[in-house]
Amino acid sequence: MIEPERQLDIIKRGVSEIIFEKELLQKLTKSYETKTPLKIKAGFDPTAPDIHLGHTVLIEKLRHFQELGHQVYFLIGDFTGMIGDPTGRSETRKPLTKEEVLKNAETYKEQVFKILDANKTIVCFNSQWFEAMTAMEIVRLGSLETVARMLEREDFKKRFQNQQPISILEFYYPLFQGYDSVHLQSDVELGGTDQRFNLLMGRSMQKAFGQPEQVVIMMPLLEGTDGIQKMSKSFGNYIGISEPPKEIYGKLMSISDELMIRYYELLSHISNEELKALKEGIKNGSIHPKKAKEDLAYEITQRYWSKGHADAAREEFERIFKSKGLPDDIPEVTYQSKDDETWIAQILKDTGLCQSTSEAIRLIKQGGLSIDDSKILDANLKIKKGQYLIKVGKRRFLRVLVK
RNA sequence: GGAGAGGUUCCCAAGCGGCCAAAGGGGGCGGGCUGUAAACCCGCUGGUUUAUGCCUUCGGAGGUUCGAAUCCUCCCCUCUCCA
Repeated sequence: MIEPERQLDIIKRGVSEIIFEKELLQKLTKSYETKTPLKIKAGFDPTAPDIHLGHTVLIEKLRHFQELGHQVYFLIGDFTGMIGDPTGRSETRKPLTKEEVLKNAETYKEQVFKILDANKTIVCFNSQWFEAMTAMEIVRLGSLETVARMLEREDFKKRFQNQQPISILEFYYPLFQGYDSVHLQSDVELGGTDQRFNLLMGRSMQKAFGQPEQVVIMMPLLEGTDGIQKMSKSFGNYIGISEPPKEIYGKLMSISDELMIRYYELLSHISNEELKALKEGIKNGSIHPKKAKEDLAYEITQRYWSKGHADAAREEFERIFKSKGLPDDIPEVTYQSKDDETWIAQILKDTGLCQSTSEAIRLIKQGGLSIDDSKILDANLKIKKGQYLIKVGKRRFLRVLVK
């Protein structure tokens, strides 16, 4: 184990806020002197089985702790997941069934262990202790906080002001999450900045139960590929770590230069010195932003797949977009036509390239369709039987055999 | 339980008897420009083999009317104030 101050330096990299740094240093020091690892808690919501780069910001930080010799508790909030955390946006979430939660949890683990060391991670489920609680114990949790305090939480406050519903059930969510810390006796809890309220609830719960309060470390929320909203499945601006290598690579290449720097800071394994040099280089023009972006896309792709996959992704990307070539695995379908000639819009709809024939018509009129490398502008076009290469927009390719 | 406000197309939000498939914005999609970048510009954004047609849509069910997102009745849901 390395000395506390140096540990702190590593831990501090990229974090948004620590409550409180002083306490953390004390805990690290004590841990160092007594050779007792700290208990690091991070809770995960099992509604989301697909981990995206936004989640990995936090998981990478857990990895840091793990590498420093501390004990990571990967808490799957299966019980709280069945309630449904209100965090998202305004809507009350649909509760999940136990089966769904467990299935999601499995998927979660598989993905997380691409980053964390499975042998050094304790995975736990909070249903384990909540289901053992009596009604009275649960009611008592409710006595530990007030409605006014709950309404301080940004999300609740907003919904309350906007005259949107808040169920009493939702008030219990932070209480439960806070109680998790009591049960685990965690020394540190990690979460996103949006989790501030829940994370702090862990402290007040521990205090109420006569325990030392956990240090709260908040990681920034990674912006999605649009560069504006946080990365999230519901906004469709995410890059999933289980996506095919070409997707990961391609999506990363489509982000803005500004966002690229942010991704470098939060996701790349390059050192702070290298990062600084990179920023300078882009500023003074000695490094082309596109080159930097390629390196980033390559690094991330390689991390979740392999060098070979990353090479292939880069090669194909160059081919399609620079040389206007074709991807090497264009899906093929056979289309069973009823007549000798088939209306093109019908084919686009039936093969799933467009949602409706109306959409297909619009698209053609706007010049978004090409067949066998030539642009089609006639929405009335009928095609005969045979094999065609259809390209819709810039990135949808399909080989169709019309029979 | 009482009084009031409100539920519109993916989201926000106008419309308050025909000119409404429904303004405007966001998002998305297509095109241009480029580094498939961002920003920016242009266009599209209910379905239907292409139609001054037909069908479905404005919380739900009925009703009034030649005609309803718009008026009436009942119901469901949300919020506010009072108890």
